[in-house]
Amino acid sequence: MEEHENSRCENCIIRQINSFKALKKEELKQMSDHKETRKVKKGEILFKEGERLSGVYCVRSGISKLSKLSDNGKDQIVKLAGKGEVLGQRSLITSEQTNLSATALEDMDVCYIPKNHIQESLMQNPVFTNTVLKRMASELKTADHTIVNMAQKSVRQRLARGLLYLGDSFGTDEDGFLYLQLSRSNLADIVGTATELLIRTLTKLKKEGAVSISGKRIKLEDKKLLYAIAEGI
Amino acid sequence: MEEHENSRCENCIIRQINSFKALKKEELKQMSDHKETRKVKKGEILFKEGERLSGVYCVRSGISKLSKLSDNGKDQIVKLAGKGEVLGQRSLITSEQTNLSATALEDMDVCYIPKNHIQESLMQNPVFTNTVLKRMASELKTADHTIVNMAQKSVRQRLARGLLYLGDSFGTDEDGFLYLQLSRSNLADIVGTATELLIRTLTKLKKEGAVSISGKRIKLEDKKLLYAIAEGI
DNA sequence: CGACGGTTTGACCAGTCTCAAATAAAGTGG
DNA sequence: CCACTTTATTTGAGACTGGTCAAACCGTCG
Repeated sequence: MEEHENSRCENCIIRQINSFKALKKEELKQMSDHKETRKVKKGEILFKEGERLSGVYCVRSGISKLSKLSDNGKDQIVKLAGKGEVLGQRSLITSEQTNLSATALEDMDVCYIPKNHIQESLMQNPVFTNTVLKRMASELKTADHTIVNMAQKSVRQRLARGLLYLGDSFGTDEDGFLYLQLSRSNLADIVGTATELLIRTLTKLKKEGAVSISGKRIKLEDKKLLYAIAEGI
Repeated sequence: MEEHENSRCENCIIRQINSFKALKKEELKQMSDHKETRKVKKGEILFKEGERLSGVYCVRSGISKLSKLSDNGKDQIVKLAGKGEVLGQRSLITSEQTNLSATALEDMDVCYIPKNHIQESLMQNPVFTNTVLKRMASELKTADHTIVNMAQKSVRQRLARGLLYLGDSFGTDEDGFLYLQLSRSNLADIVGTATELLIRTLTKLKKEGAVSISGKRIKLEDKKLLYAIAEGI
């Protein structure tokens, strides 16, 4: 029985945009033979903080949030991961439990890749290891940046930055609305505040003409203004 | 003229506690021949955010803060680096400017290692690369944790955690006082708050018997209590 | 229709920031 | 070593931001 082109890692377009592009043909072949494709529905959990993973997830389509529960019971979204991102890689590298939970914000297609393939390539393919290292170093940089934002900036500033980030990372639909439609509470969990305050702050931005809102959908009307707000008027 | 044992990387004890332990004898020899030892006085800056480094610093003694300036003009300390830490590695890996500034909090002895040695080893010694990768992954985990703390916890909670961190990382002197004596404003920059509020919060902790204070020196009197406070009473 | 979950609004309180001024400590030059 | 300058710490008061609770609202789905 013939496999479809798409289902082979060697032919997967996703590979072009993540560290897997550094893998050799032989490694990809191995990987492809043992991977499992999986569909994840919006709201489903890929893994929970504290779990031990036996592999990683490569996102083919859809968007997932990576979040961590604080002692006070609130979720903080640390990162959004879309097409091409590899989930679970960090904890695999340190052989620890995951420190974040991954939840689908949209229906997703992912590939599950058993960890031994990744680990072998890490040991034997220096180019791959270097690519992963670069990626990790780059994530660390943005994490440091986020720390400063969280510690030093107001909710208003963080919201402005968050909206710009959503626009840059996931784009807009034909009408200019943010492609990714987050619930208010998810948006609050990105900004790191309570839902109520998020709503009030968003409303202010609307009154000032920085954004417009239609139901769940948000449009960035004045990016310059948002940038100015984010940097602290 | 004979070199002292200590001045050779091959014999350096520091190496045992960082990624350089994964280097081969030959690499260490090369590195040692080209390194420069340097003394840095308290308050001096090793490098500033935005600079391009042509090497990394390996800390032999003393403690440095890694901080980032926010748009509002305030410094946020992202990390403290003591004996064995390698500064500037992240930006070297991504070939970018540094995203943090490094400032000595005490007199320091550091070794400056030109970047080409590190880069060569990253390309040619997979064990070394893997060690660096593990370290970076582990830093990313703590960074994620810090993000959540900054976003979700009160100044009181963050201070409690910060004090415990100082105790764990740098220990105490014979009287039980924190070894690292930070200025109030440095402490505030770790916690991510204004100096005034930091002082008030610290005073409260003292009244509650969690810490005692003598001048600049701080003693953790009741760690259990501090833990409880950090997790959110 | 009624129940449900997510959204919005109001009111209120607690937490945090800022400015200014008083005090203490640390340097500096004679 | 002292007198003086500068820097760090502490305290107070007031304004502002952000968090919480409760209730109203709305759209969806069974």
